[in-house]
Amino acid sequence: MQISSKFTIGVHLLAVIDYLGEDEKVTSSVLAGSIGVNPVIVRNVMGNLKEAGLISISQGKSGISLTKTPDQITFYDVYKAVDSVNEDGLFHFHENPNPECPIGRNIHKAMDSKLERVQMCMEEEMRKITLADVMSDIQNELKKN
Amino acid sequence: MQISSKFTIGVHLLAVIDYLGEDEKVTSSVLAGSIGVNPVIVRNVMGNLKEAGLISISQGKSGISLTKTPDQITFYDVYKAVDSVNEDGLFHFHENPNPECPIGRNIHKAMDSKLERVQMCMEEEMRKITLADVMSDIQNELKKN
DNA sequence: TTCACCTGTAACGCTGTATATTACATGCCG
DNA sequence: CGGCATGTAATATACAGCGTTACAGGTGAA
Repeated sequence: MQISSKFTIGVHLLAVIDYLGEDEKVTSSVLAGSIGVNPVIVRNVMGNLKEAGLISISQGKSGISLTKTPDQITFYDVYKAVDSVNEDGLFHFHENPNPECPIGRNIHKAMDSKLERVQMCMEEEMRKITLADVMSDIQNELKKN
Repeated sequence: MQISSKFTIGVHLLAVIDYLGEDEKVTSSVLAGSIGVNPVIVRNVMGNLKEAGLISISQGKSGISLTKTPDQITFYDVYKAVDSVNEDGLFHFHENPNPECPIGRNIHKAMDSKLERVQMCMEEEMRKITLADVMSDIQNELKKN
């Protein structure tokens, strides 16, 4: 099991916009070229990010731009925007525990809050990481060469 | 995206063993009956848990039993035993970022450690939850009725 | 020792999801 | 108004999850 690459595509996309958003016109084709996926995939992710209010899309000279500063955009924002996890939660519960068994009747109730806790812990950590952190690491790498 | 139900099946399975392991002979069919899945699925998960040293399997009167006390078995143990996540990590990274783009060339390096941190945070939380916690919640529910 | 039963595992099918791709309608900007 | 970019539907492919059947192998009990 893995979280869909739409998430990392989303972050990559935002990073490119931040990097050359002011200088060059950014389009789905440009982004697709940097990310290495089909432009349609990019347009879908773009749509998700627009809905979430992270970017604004115009067809004019400005192209696509961020609506917030990089330090205001967290991994969690992107993760939620692209629907990384099912609304049923991170964990897929087996669906037919036997109600006639004392365990089967109660296992769901006994585990649900615990699984939720695990998921929330993950999501909290994602709230702490921003696009600015990523940009800063990239800039450091670029300086090296 | 969701973590395979093998995980919750594994926990359910351990709970049943703990609950009636001493009184009744526990077999894959009995477990499958309580969990509500095919016995072959149960035998596969049983195999994973045996490899991980969480249960011992005998075909005699004793059937299947825990090798540790419930408070020594954590969600993380089960999660690892059933291979809940890919060895490549929780997040699926897009595989062909363009090396000729400054962002594409460095995005992987810039994100990897951050994604790892998120995954570790989740796993740490799972280490804190034990089978004993689940059993205790189930016992409380049973007392209510 | 034998036999019944259980585990271990391979093989196959079905379904759902992720990603790629083509195609085209729509809409905005110059 | 015309060109280009976005939005979106339809389809194809690959793969993972889960179910199911079948059977080989082993262990324990009589």
